[in-house]
Amino acid sequence: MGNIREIAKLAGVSVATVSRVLNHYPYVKEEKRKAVWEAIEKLNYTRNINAVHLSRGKTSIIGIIIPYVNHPYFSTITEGIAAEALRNGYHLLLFQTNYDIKKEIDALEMLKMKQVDGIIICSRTVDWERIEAYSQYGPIVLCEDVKGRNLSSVSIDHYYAFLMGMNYLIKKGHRKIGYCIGRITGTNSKARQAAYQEALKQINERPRPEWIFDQCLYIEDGERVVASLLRMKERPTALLVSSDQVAAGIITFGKNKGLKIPENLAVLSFDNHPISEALNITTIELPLSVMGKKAFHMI
Amino acid sequence: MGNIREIAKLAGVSVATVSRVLNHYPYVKEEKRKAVWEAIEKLNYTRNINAVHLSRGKTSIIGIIIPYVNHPYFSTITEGIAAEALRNGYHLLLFQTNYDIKKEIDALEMLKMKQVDGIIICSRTVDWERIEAYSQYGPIVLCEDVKGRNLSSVSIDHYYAFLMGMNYLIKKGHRKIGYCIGRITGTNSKARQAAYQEALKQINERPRPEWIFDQCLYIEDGERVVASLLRMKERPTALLVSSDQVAAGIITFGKNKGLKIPENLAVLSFDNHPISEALNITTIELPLSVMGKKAFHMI
DNA sequence: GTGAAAGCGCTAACAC
DNA sequence: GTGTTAGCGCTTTCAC
Repeated sequence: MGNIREIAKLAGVSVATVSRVLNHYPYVKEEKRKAVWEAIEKLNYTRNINAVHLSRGKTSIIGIIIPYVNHPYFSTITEGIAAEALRNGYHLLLFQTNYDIKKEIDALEMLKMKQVDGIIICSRTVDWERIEAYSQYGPIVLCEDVKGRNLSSVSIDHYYAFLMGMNYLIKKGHRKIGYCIGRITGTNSKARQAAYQEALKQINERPRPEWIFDQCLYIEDGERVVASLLRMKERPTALLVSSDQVAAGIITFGKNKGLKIPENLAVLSFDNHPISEALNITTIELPLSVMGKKAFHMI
Repeated sequence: MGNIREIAKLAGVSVATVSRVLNHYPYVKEEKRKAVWEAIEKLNYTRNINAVHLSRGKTSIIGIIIPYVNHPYFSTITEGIAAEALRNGYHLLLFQTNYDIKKEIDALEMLKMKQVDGIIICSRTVDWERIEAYSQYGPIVLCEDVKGRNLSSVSIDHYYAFLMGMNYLIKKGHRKIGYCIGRITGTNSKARQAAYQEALKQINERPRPEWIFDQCLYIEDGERVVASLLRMKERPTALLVSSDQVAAGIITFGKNKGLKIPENLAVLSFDNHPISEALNITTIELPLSVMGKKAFHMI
């Protein structure tokens, strides 16, 4: 392997010239350039990228903070970021946090340590103040509405999407409506809650806390929701579900338990992942992959 | 921020001592250690990790080569790797390749450049020889059977799993059996094909190339399969499907088109992802997350 | 226990 | 166009 100095010696030039060749600097005499490439071939040389990073003070790596790689919502965003990053010569360092605040901070530390040039936060537990504190070390982009905070973000208008969903159900004649989300905290969830309340207010219904289900992420969570519903004396006639996966679970387990869908329970969900198509779930599409793309470009 | 020298000056010690404190080297006098930590706090200092990487000659990052982040099969493996990596103080650099051989080689180059300490290849297009050539630069682990090659690997016995599936269907009385896989090439697929042929041989049936569907990755591919089936004069009575997603698609689109399942077409699939539970698909579980974990430890 | 100093391998300002 | 050289910020002998 060797280093740049050996290449220089073998090619009969200076290390600076080797560096120039390596970085496609235009003004190098053709014969020297050739000599350098030959030496590189001969010694099977490759730059030590850590030295490059140190010297340049940047890495062309961006970090991505994500709670679960394995959930379609997040893997779709990741997909978008990954594709775009690669097209632009960037690499992706993956921080899977499980919403563990310590892991989130670890990731943020990587920005300070210059391990990454920037960070995209797909979803988080850590508070905004903390993030703002880290943004002095490099660009940070959130995938949520930051409400005029001094932070970059790209976001889907979950308030609007949820309101749309509510209105759709209301127009279908529903008045007793509940919903399912991943976490009760989180900006996106608060937007959804606000939309829920707003829509109910307009039809003079009061929100029903017992019809709000959180921790709904995967298909299996649908089972829990169905079980809860069956135990209630008064049930919602419709459910707005923030993930296709969960909707699929509710529909399937519901049917198993004798719930007629949509007669007993209408289900409207989000994301438009393939699973909804398979199950003929009515769903509202969210442009997640595009969001990932945009997030990358903001950085 | 500053650097180690400033810390040394402020704490009244040498840079070596600062380094010792930073690396939790035991033999440093308590008072100096304290002075160093105070200086660190005061200057809000963090190590420049690139300098550490360069100096140490390693990065504690491992690369993961994966065709699509967004497919459950791969995101489950990634999940396993990510969880285990984090627990061991490693980070993950994600290379999403779309099976583009150039991107795979780029990723392998990162090993040579010392960007990563090792690489896990979840699925690949590039040939074994190439990979062997790169393994001089660091550990590489494949997630497939490497057939006695001089390469590390952790793999699921897809031959066995497929054979099990075939026998299950045969026991149910099926003789006209087809299958669906992601790619026709690839070691895992070849193992499946071998199992398919073997099982048919035992019941004196010949393989039917027209009943083999490749490029089956997502739910929507199920639609294509169903369409093909409907065009055939002679159809299989059962299908072994290498992904729950695709099975879900086949079942749903099949039902839409009036196919009775399982009466007209039995479907058996793999992976045991939640979607199969939702759709009551019979499925054979594959320990993907565990495989990811093991892959990490081999490195 | 601690410090001086020699790297790690590259980039880039500067001089020619 | 090209070479010299001073960093980049840290780790790690080696000597005391």
